[in-house]
Amino acid sequence: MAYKHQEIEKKWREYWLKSKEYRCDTTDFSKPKYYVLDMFPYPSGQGLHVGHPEGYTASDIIARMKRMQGFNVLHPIGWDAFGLPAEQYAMKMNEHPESFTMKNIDNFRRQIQMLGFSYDYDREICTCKSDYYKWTQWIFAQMYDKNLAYVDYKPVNWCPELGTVLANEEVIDGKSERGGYPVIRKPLRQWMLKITSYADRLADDLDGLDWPKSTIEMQKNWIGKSYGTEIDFEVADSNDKFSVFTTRADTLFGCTYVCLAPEHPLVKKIVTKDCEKDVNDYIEKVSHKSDIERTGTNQEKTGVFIGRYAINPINNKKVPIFIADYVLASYGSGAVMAVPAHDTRDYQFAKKHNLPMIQVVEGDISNEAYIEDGKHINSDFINGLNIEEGKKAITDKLIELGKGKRKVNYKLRDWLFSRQRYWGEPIPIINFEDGTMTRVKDEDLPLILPELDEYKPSGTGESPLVNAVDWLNVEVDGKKGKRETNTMPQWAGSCWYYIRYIDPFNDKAIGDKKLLDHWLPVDLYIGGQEHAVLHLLYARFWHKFLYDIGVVSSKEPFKKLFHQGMILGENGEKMSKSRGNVINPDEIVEKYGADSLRLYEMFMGPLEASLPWSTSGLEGSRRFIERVYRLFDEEAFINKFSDENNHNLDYVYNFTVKKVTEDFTNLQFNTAISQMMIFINEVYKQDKIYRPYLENFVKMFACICPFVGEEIYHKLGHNETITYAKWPEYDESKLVLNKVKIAVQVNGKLRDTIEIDKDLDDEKVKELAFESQNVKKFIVGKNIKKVIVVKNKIVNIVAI
RNA sequence: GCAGAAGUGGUGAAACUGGUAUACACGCAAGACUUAGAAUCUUGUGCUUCUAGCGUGGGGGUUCGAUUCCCCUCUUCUGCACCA
Repeated sequence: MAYKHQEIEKKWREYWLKSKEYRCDTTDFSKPKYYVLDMFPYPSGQGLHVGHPEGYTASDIIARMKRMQGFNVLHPIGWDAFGLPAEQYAMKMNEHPESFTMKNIDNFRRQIQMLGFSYDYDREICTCKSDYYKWTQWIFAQMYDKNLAYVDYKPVNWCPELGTVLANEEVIDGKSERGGYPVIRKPLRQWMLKITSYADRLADDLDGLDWPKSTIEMQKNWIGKSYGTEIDFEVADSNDKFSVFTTRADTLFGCTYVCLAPEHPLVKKIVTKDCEKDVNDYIEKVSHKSDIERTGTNQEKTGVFIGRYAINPINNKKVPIFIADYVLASYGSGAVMAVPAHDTRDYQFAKKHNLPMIQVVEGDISNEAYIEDGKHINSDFINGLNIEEGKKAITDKLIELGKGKRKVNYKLRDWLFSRQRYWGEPIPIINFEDGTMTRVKDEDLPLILPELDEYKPSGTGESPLVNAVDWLNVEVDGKKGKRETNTMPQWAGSCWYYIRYIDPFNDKAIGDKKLLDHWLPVDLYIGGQEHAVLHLLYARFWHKFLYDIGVVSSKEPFKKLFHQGMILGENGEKMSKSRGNVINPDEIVEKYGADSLRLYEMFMGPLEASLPWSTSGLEGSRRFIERVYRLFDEEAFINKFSDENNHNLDYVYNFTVKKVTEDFTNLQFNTAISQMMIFINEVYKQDKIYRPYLENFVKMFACICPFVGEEIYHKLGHNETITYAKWPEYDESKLVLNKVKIAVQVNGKLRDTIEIDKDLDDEKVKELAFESQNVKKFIVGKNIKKVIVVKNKIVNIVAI
């Protein structure tokens, strides 16, 4: 009977769900734990695309292997269900975002179950359900209590199209991360989370993580920790002073002007009458510039003199004060000391405004600023020192003078946490009429998101929740107030969902402390790189906060992280509807089977690589499944099965077990699969096949292709499922061969291969090598200068 | 510009700490089976001017020996981007 994937997959899918095969008892501490997690999906209207199963299959293989290796495996799934797209779609279709989201979730669940992932479906969580977001709100309330959540009125990233503000992390090149709509600066009342309080821990703790280098690098860049010096400058003929931040204190003798951000509070105070108009015009002009105009690379360096001078504390020289928009108000102290000779931006500005330049490090400054290391000149007591020595000497001197100190600065800003949208967790805050506020009490959580007739954002910067009048007006202890109408951003729910899986029905706490301590951190986390700074940074921040308040005992949430690559269209371009190269997993499963899809996606290439889809490649994978299946399905093969080992397969079997175990562990599925293919190719050549070898092969194979694996396992006479079968072990002694083939080279070029006894004496190997006819041909008439023998590998004859 | 990753057959890709480059698969070709096709099986398949030479983006270096290590350079992807 041929391989009928639809029949087989239907049968086992239903069986596994009914028997709750993959349920995990998190209270069972008798076995070692393994927590393998996928980034939970946002249940969009389109359903799964073929990219989803790539990461999910990888984690599923690991979960299945770990179960067979005797671990108690927690492998959960859930839904990141709040968010803009559902709200936008619902608005368009005049549907409630919740009903739309629930429909999508049902579809996602169907597809995920179709693909045979071994999730514990009893632990499913959904961020938009009140029993979940109760705790999201609780965490926020805890942050509020600890002064880590506060209201701010600064200009924020406002996206008119989306009708909401966005976090810095959500703005890319002046456009919204979702949708790509323009973003402008607009002052609005906003909730902020003080992620900057955690900046140094977020930066430093990255070093202990088993994460992709690039992601660690991206987070480090985003946090942007830099060590430098804060230097005080006095404004000449006044009592005013300001400080600048620099990482190049060594160049202080080369400072020829200073520059304040146009928004710097001192500017309006100290500007002279003569310059006032120019300065005000400039500030006005800058305020109309969009972020992209202002921060775009290689913008012309504009700015104006404000008529005043500052005193360089190291030599008491007077230098002019400018304002320029290349100085950012939001970084450091919003002021810089300008050293045109050794800073690219200052160089451009100085050239444009004909400002003097003082070279203080040896090097060529004729065409551009010299920023490399070198000996200092024109710098009094640090002449002759290099950059590092100079920095130290100058900073020490400034400290001695009381004019400066060492300072660490971060690029990271506080997290803008409120959104003026409906479909999110309500922020559990009550604003009283007297201007004070309080947070909703623990016993009143969850604060339920009210039903509305109209979900549209008002466009004024207010959330649609202002329309929920009954919900909005409250009285607490006789004080009248209104509820906060802003909601939390999409990222809130995903900041801690991995914790909730451990104890999802606990209504007393986020989770039982004993269970959380046992199961955290997540051992392996697989998901796309698009979350390298957003979700993964936010989640680390919340985790550290939960650590501080004693909820969790691990400092980091995700021990090992892996990013699966993207699956591109058959033409090598990104899959998209407009390009018409989208592959629909439903169709693939229908036609080729879930096992074929899983196997193919794992065999395509390295998990982290972005690779083009190939339908003939998929067909090849299906062919391999058929080839395996046939062994257990056709009489001719089954008759070859033997319970007596003729040892023909000893080497290839043991090598396969070793390689597959190692490669699975390292998430190198493509090479594991090729080794399985080699094994099956060998099996096909045999007259007798040792049955236990096949049986163990099936266990490994079933991790990738669980449906057909289970089917075969039962054909082999087992009544229990393969899920908890014992993972095969290999016999190291069988991997040692008596004979080895070694290469014989002359002058580094391959001339022959000879078979020798393993570990044969070097002298004997040499003799054998010289006997080779082909070798003789190439050394005749030459002097043998040297013969190199690498045991069991190679002989190289150097002949001139 | 800065940071990270990567360039290997017609295609996706292998190659452990420097030791037979192209495993495994796709594709292609020939053959077997078949009335024929499909499927399956077998064999072959880096390139060339083919007893040999050349080949891992390009150029140099170290070495008996380099896809692997070092220097220079080009290209692609990804992220950040006036962060002082």
